[in-house]
Amino acid sequence: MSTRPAGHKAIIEAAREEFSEQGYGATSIRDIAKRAGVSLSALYYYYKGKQDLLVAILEEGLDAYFDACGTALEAAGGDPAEQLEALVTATVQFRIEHPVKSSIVQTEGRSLEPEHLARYRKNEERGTQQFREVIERGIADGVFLTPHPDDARRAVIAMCNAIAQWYRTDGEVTPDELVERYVSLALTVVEYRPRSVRRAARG
Amino acid sequence: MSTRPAGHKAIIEAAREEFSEQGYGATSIRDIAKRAGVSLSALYYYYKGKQDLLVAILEEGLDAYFDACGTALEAAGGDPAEQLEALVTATVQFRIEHPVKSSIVQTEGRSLEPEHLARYRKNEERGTQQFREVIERGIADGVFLTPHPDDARRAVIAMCNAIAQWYRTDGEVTPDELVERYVSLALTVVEYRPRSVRRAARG
DNA sequence: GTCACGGCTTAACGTTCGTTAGGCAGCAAG
DNA sequence: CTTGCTGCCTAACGAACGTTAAGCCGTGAC
Repeated sequence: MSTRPAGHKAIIEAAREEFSEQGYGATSIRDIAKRAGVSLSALYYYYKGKQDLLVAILEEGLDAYFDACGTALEAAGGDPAEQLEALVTATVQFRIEHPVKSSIVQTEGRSLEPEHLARYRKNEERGTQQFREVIERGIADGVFLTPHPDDARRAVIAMCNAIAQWYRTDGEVTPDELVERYVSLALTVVEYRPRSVRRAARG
Repeated sequence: MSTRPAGHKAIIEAAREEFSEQGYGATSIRDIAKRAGVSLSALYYYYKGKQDLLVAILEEGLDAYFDACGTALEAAGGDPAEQLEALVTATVQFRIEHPVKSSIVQTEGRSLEPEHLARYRKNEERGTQQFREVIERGIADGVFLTPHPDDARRAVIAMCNAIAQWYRTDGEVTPDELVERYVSLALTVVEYRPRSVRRAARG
């Protein structure tokens, strides 16, 4: 229980990659087993079945992301702009570092059977809720001027999430640069105007 | 040939909806046939097989979107801001009016077999190219001030595309309102500063 | 009247699917 | 030395899959 057997990790990672590349429905457990280098019934030693494996992967994916967000939020100050910066930074970094986890969480929720779907969607909602609260507080504080907080929130989340689909580590832009750009973009989208500058002629 | 038989349309629409809801891999042609109200082999009268049906749906989806973009661009003036407005308007409207087509085009490209995939990805690229050209020209003209046109482009496209996944016609916001908000958001993202206002103290 | 053709149908094909039954090697404890 | 558990394995099950073969039923042409 302390140290996980090698086969277990191989199975989850193989499943993640197959689900991510082909989708849950198009992936057979034989594909997964072959990729993991085990027999197809090794899978049933760790999970009740294919669906159970998907549930575990989705749950872990969401948890890992929320952990990253939580850590970032704690490290940030109470200022809404700083908190939005923390959330965007955590999200961009997570999409860069875990594109496979990210893409599964983003696309394979629909593959859940009804009994798991409701709970998952509710859990997923915590992600948007984090952004919603920060943006609302920024508006209440008068530092975010956007007249449409819901659209701004969806725009910020959508642009961050999309990173998982196009970013390649061998590209030109470094993760740190990308984080900086997206933080800047997000603050632009919510129309951030710092208090200290608001009295000056131009922002 | 002039007027299509009812069965054909029923089959494409049923396939679109099934592919959109469950994904290509998880959809059986028996599901499609049942939804269309025909037998499963009626499908083979119009298409060579399941993959051929997907190809037709994806191709039509892209074409319909590009047609909408082309029409909008022609109606717009030569000003980059007007052209970006036209592209965003066309995209938002298309995502609202055709969420099923949109979601398939966005997610089921990966279900294409290698022989069709390359051509499709190339065709898909025309969409981003349209935005790229308009934004680059706005920068050249000095009216879009964003220092990172690629990130701005991806942000605009991502936020528009996401609409297909959350917008419901029975919601509070009307399509026209949404178009207006997203045009405004897009111009914010590219940091649009009209010439006539640039000389004034504030934007 | 029959002929051809478009628009389907039912029935079956071999394959692959998710899942299960049962067994076997290694190791640690008694 | 055996007992029991962990971590797999091979073999097989029935169900569902994509695809095909063969045929039927209208309608319009001759």
